Amino acid sequence: MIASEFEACQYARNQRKSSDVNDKNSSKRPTIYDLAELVGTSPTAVSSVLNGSWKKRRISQKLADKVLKAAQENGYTVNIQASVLRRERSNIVGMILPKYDNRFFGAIAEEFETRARAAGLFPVITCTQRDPALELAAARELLSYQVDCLISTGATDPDQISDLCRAAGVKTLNLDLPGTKAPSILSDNFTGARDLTRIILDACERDFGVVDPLLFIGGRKDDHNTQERLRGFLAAHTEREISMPQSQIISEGYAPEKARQSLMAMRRIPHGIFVNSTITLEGVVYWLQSLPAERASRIRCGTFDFDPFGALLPQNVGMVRQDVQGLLARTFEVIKSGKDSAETELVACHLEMPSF
Amino acid sequence: MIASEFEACQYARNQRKSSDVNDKNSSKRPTIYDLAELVGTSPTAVSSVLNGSWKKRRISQKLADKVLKAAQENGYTVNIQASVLRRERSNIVGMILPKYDNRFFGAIAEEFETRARAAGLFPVITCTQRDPALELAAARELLSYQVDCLISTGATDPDQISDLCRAAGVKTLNLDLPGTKAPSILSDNFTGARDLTRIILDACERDFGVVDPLLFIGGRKDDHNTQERLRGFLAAHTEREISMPQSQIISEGYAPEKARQSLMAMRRIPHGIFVNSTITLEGVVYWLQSLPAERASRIRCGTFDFDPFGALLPQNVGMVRQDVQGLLARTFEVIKSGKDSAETELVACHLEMPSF
DNA sequence: TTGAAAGCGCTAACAG
DNA sequence: CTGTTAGCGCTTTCAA
Repeated sequence: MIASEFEACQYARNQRKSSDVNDKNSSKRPTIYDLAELVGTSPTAVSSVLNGSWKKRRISQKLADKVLKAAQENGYTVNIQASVLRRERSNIVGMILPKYDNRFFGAIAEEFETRARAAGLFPVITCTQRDPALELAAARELLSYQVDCLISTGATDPDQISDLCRAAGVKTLNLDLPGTKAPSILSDNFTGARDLTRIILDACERDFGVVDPLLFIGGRKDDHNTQERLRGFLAAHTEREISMPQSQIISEGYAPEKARQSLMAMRRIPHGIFVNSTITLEGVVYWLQSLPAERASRIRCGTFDFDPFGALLPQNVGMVRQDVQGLLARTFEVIKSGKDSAETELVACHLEMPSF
Repeated sequence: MIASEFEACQYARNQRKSSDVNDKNSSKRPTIYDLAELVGTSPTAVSSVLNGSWKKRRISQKLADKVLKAAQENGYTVNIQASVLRRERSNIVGMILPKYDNRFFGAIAEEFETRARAAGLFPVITCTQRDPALELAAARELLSYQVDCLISTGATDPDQISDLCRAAGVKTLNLDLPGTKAPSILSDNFTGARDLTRIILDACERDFGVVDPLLFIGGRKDDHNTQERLRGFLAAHTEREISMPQSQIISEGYAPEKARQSLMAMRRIPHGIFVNSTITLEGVVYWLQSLPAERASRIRCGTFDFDPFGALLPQNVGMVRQDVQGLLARTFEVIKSGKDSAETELVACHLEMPSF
């Protein structure tokens, strides 16, 4: 572009701008060009003052003040789209998340935002409703927003998302559910479940003198986390040489009503119950209420996942609370380290005992 | 820019691109220029095929197919930043939200995303932790992402955010908490609370034969929604000519422990309790457990807000569930209508009665 | 039915 | 200490 033509562009700009000045209600937002003209300096100077790179450019305090003042007065906000387009990095970090409407994922979302902001990144979360097609579409969409990094939380097929990211040259990481093509960070479901099972077995022996196998209820057998918890559940029985009949393992989904029906249908009521989620616990509580008070008092249960109301149940002997802070601390450490080997890392759970 | 110089630009591009072709692992993502060269057509044609405007341009099916195929094979994703920069609209709709970690706000977040997507918009939610400074900063940040519309949910000072949006020429709307400078949509807290109070009063009269004033617990007196609920609570008493002593209204925040302590400190235990949130309900349940069973059974309570475990409490006679779907349906209708008068619109709540 | 050219607002490289 | 210039990837006239 030759000089005279650049001037022509500037002229066009000025035409637009000066008409805007007359018309305060114009929806046009001021740009660095507008501020530059107002202050009588160049767009570069304005830009560097506004984005903090002006110390490096050793711009005079006086000019900086004038620019800042003009920006303030005119309600200037940077156009990040333009800025991202020009820079190589967006500083956006994306996350896909199955649900918000759930204590565990809700806490993950908050912790993710807090830590992203603390790291100077802009967090964008997309909720994918456990729908594999939506997960993929959302991942693509976040990539088109030029995210620097994408976290798949509880994704149905994390590897497919890892592939998308790899193709786009974007860092990625699996949270809560492991994949084989990116680093994975998840709770130590096995140990948590084993410890919880021990607690329930202890309580049954202490309170009722029985050493029967517990009932495992909730979850889906094809779900990685349920499998791990079941493994811990079985390990705690094996170490005490308690044999486990298949009929004591009910994994027909998380739905409360399903759990209640299964419990109602049992010919022999168990003393100890391992509940695989707080959602399932709702069904268990519903069922407990249908029992005679005396019988209900002769039950002990523990739940994998935490809920404050669940913790207050008289039958409750413990809840496993996943360490959301720990999970996200590790997540951001891995992001920062730039590591991208597909290793799985486990974060220990907390066992919360009743406090009354 | 004169022709020869444009060619020079193209040449530079080609240099870069052809080196990328040799080096498949390059982190450079293909652009419409790359695809255009691959297919042997112009960037314009590629763009219009890819963004669906090609019917209008009457591009041949053959060319379209070639372009689509090339895009597929090269893992092309549009750069939205560039696209938004060029277009006048971003199709991004932003929301600031106090918390995710809460059934009500979690449900709002999900419903918001679902409806935004259905309307062809990209939803971005930012969680502001009930921090006024963060609310403002987040609003500014969303504006810098060129959102077409910004929804302030439960914001401390919605009017300040409305001002920011007005300055940027961006549509805005208050949800859950009203402001005076933008349309506001919120639950009908007054009616919901009045109806719930009636239910609790009825239960106390029916079950215990008493017509004493209820206890109101939870919330903050300076909170708009608490004020409205209190108004409904009082109205239900007034219509039955039950006078209300100040000591029966305890609004010292939502914290469970605070509620428990207040209840412990009461010299006379009430029969009926209006609980102002599920958070407060936790404290009430904790307190109930410290009571002798017989005494606990002689209490009836109702809660404003829904929790499935709360609904299963034997003392529970009703919970008010805010109509999240309704709130967001209206929100998107208002957005679509383009209306921006600062009217407040109320959405009725559901009263959920125990089902056992 | 297609392509050339300009420019959205910003930043980095370079030139003074 | 400050300014000029090019160009990020896209869409939108305008011209053919």
